[in-house]
Amino acid sequence: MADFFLFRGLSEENLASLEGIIFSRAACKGEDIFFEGGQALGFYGILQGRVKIYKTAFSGKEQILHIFGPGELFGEVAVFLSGNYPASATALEKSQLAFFPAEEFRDLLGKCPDITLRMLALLSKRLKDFAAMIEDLSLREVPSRLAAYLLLQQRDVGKDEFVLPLSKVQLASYLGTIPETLSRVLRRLADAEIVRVAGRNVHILDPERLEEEAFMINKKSRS
Amino acid sequence: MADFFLFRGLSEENLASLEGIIFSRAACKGEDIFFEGGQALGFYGILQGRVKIYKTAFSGKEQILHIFGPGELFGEVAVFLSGNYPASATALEKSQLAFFPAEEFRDLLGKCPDITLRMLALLSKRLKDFAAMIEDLSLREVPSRLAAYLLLQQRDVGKDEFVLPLSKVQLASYLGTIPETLSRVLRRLADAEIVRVAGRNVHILDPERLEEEAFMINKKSRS
DNA sequence: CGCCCGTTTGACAATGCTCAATGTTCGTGG
DNA sequence: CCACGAACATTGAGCATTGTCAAACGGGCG
Repeated sequence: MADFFLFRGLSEENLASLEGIIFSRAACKGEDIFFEGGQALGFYGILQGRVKIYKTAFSGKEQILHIFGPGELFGEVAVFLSGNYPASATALEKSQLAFFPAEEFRDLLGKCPDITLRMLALLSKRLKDFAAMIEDLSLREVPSRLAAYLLLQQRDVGKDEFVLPLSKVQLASYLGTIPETLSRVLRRLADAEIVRVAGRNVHILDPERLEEEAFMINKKSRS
Repeated sequence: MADFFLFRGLSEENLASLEGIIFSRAACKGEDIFFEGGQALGFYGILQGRVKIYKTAFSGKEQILHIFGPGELFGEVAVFLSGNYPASATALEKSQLAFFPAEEFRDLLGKCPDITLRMLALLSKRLKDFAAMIEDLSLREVPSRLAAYLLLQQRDVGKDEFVLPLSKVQLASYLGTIPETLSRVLRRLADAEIVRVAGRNVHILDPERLEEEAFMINKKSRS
């Protein structure tokens, strides 16, 4: 089994129980895994590939809530709440998933306090991330969000040069905007020689000024 | 002790342990309970009064994440994550709070699988609520959010006439906008004879059209 | 009575979205 | 291997929504 953090260091016996309840499932690129409102009989873990969790407006506009990769879980909320997924999930790439049936998993929780505690920590982290996202959407503007995103990538990768993990359409949706706006903002940053962009390749030329963009310095901060 | 849902039906012994670890604390109207980033040594329950949980921008603009009342808990996230509050909390009224120290509470969890499960459900519900808030902020406009809010109140109260539980400044902050905009939107709804507003008193005259506003019908839904 | 806070209103500015056109990249099938 | 189409990406013009700033009003509390 893949090394889901949630299950690290589990006893042989419990790992065996776990193995006993999961199903493996493949998903092609673009395949829908579940839809918001759909009945939830369990949650998923990612063995390979990447998955986006998102909400859709009537207009068709999407807001991506999460992008998950190997070793991460999604759809867990439905396990502890009466069974409907609160958002939709679609594979971004050819993926291999593990399905954990809710009922069996809940039984297992009773036997493994360890897992339960880690699940609490996981949900707490998700909450913290969501709170940050709400803050971003409500209190910051698109350039600021983009700058923060780029700085985050820079830190994650540890280099000034990196490849965006998302298409610009998807990135726009993740940042709560649309591709046209993203393109323009990126253009402005490039014209200002703060970053260099070529396709998905990004080179951060001036981290200082990028940070100013991220925190909206030189704007209206009446600190 | 107040009837926190989390602790209903607990054994005598466990309730006693619980009583043993909590501290009571008063807070005046407008008093800050904790700030974002502050060290978190535990979480709170509300015995009396109401509390807002919010994020602040550099500009001073606020986004309210939650409004909590008697019987509700807040700050729990900090218990399962390394100890910093992800948002700030301020009393909206004169309040009476119960403080649960994190460490002692975690110990208690080991002895009460019941509480743990309920905590998982609680965090899951918070996540679902946050996901809905992100959806609102990103995919809907202010009139739509306001309409949805009013319809929610209507349903909660069970009447077409009710009193707003928040000042319009706070309501604006909750809806992710500013008082001026809220005032104008409310004016438009009143002029259209969809609602009648007098101070905090709201009378919903035309629920149908209010629902149209909420779901942006007659707008660009290219279904 | 007067001050302060919450609220409303107006004029304005700007952020970001829509629509439309065009160029580019990439994967697939001939 | 190349050609084609679909999705991705960029750019421009225009505009809708909403935030900013300034002012004025009202009610409640000291």
